[in-house]
Amino acid sequence: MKFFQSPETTREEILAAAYRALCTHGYADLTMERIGAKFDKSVSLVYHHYDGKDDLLLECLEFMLEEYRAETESGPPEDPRQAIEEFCDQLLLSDAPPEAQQFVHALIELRGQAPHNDAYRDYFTRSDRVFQARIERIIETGIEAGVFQDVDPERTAKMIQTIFLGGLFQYATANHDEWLPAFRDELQAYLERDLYTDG
Amino acid sequence: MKFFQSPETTREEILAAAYRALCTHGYADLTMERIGAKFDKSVSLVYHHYDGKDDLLLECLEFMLEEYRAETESGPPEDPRQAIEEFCDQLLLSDAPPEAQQFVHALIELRGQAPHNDAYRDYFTRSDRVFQARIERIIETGIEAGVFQDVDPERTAKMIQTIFLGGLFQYATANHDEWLPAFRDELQAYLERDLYTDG
DNA sequence: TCCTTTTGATTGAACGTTTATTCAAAACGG
DNA sequence: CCGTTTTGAATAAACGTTCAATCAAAAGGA
Repeated sequence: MKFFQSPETTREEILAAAYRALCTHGYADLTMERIGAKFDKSVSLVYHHYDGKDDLLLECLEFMLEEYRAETESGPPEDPRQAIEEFCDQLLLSDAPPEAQQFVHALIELRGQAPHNDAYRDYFTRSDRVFQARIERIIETGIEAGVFQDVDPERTAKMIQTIFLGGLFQYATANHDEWLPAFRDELQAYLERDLYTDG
Repeated sequence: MKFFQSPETTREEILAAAYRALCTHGYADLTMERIGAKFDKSVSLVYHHYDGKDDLLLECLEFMLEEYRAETESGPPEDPRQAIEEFCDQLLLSDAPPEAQQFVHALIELRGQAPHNDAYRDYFTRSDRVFQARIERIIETGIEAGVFQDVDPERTAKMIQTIFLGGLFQYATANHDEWLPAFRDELQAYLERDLYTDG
């Protein structure tokens, strides 16, 4: 992940280690020892910087969300249509590096903890809001520019996010061959039918 | 769950106990001890009937899927429109008993194991196929009866399933107030716009 | 029918492993 | 020399699983 390319403090090194261990082993098989193996300090040092395992992972997620927000919240997109397709492609690219796919898997696993874990549920509630806001802004800009139909931005953004999340979830948790391209087509068809002004 | 109302063998009693423990504690906090607490035999008996914890849970899921299949695979639905809305309502009912909601949570948690657990991934791949087939048949019947547009049943069924799964996932893993009714509206709007022949 | 043998169900205690976390002490930097 | 960083070893609890022993009922034999 671009976010962790150049950690500048020990705290960030630990976050990067947590991220890498998460991608490698997944959440279920993630141990402090494995996190420690991903950087060159000892395991117990983690406890000097973070309150514990869950705290560390949450801060790791928070860090990435903050980076994403800073990147995207700057201004309205220039080309709304391109922006929304970029948003979708971001996690859906079939030629994405394996690390990205593993991260998607890990994200799904993490989110799978949310039903019984308030901290995780709070986090994903917040992250949903960030993405919702991002999509809404793109849609609003697109409507103003006349390239999108005059839909309700909030509702449409919600729908896109739901479709998107459902796609990721299904993709990460089942073995459907050739599912990714089929899903991209489906998503594309939805956008063209229900959002774009021309075919 | 109706499936476990009248367990007839010890094996089924154990499945019922696993189901109840799953609903009560969620997957992450599910222990053999807690499963044992949900029926009147001892914990170690489970190992006489099943290979272990994961085996037990998988067999529990399998049992429920088989019941569902037997229930729905009998014949084509009489009223396709009603059938598809019943399908959607089945898990989405806001006035559903709390147990059903907890089961949805548990299902999401379980499915969250799939990215790194082949047995779970195989199971959910299979269960997706069952639901896919169910929706496809409803759509085919609806097209023949002229109450549905002439869509591609496979693609449309996939889309509905994706939207549905995304909805459940979001619902179970985030705190969005009033989300359920909003989602039902959204789903309804999708069906009316892209599937039903009249408004 | 009565005794013996076998089978399957059931239990409670124990084992061994894994894992997050703590802590006292060493190393380090200014 | 003092505060911070870092370490390795120790701790303590939790948990899945095993196993030898018991028990009831069925099967078998005479």
